[in-house]
Amino acid sequence: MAKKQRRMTKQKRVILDVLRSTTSHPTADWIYNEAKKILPNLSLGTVYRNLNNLKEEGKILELSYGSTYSRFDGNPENHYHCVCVECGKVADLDMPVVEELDKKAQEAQGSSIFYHRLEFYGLCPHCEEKEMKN
Amino acid sequence: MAKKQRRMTKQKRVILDVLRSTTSHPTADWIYNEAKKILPNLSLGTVYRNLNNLKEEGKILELSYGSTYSRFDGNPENHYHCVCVECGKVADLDMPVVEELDKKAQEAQGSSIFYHRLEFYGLCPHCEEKEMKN
DNA sequence: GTAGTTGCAAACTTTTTGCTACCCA
DNA sequence: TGGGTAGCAAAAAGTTTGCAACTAC
Repeated sequence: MAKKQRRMTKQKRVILDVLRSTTSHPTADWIYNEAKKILPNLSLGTVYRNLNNLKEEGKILELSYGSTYSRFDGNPENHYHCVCVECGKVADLDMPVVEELDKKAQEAQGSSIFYHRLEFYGLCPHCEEKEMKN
Repeated sequence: MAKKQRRMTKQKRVILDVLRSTTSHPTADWIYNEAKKILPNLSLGTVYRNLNNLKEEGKILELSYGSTYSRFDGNPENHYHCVCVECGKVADLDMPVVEELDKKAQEAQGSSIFYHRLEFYGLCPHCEEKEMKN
């Protein structure tokens, strides 16, 4: 499937500029309000559309778990997960929690770190098998 | 502030059982539908309330980024974040991406891992300072 | 007995989408 | 000029909440 063509509009330009001009990891709504100062007619739908485009183009990151709803885990122990980029399935990983990561992060940040959450993205065995056949 | 007292109702019991009987990291809606097979009068609001209770009691995990909305980052390079558990602020961490983690995860899972996302939870310098004074 | 919990429905929040006019390449 | 994009508003999807009846302790 051919990649959809993308245009650089002034809205998109402003949204990207706003996002790059801050280190605060803003929400879509915050970006909307900032960008509106420059383009008063901007609409929120346009912000969302452009954020999605920019994300697909690899120009920005979205910091979310990937879906709009929460998933729950009956195991309250900290453990790692792998999300399949093909089918979206979430699997537990049988691998020990790397405690040293907290220590390293604490040095990097200079204040207390209590724990971390780590998610891997890849293919689940089932989807990998399917890929092999193509 | 005293901890609110919690009761074990049959709804809560069933919700927890359903969640513990699967490894599929279900959504609230899936849990609702499963639990409804046992308690036909169950309502979705009750499921959400109990999931939140169970989470606060530390009996289950919620796999989400912590808020109901997405945050965006103008830096598309993979890098780590620290979320302040006091004020919710998200900061970039100046620490190299640990590539070996992908390798370890790949061994644990037995199929391809492409990348990972790592978030630390702790106190930002500002909130840590405030804590010191108490 | 009483304070926490339920079921129900309405409200809320964030995000997506349908449509027409518009404008970038 | 043609097809992706903007603005607007309505809809969707997930989650929360107010309330009266109920129930666990």
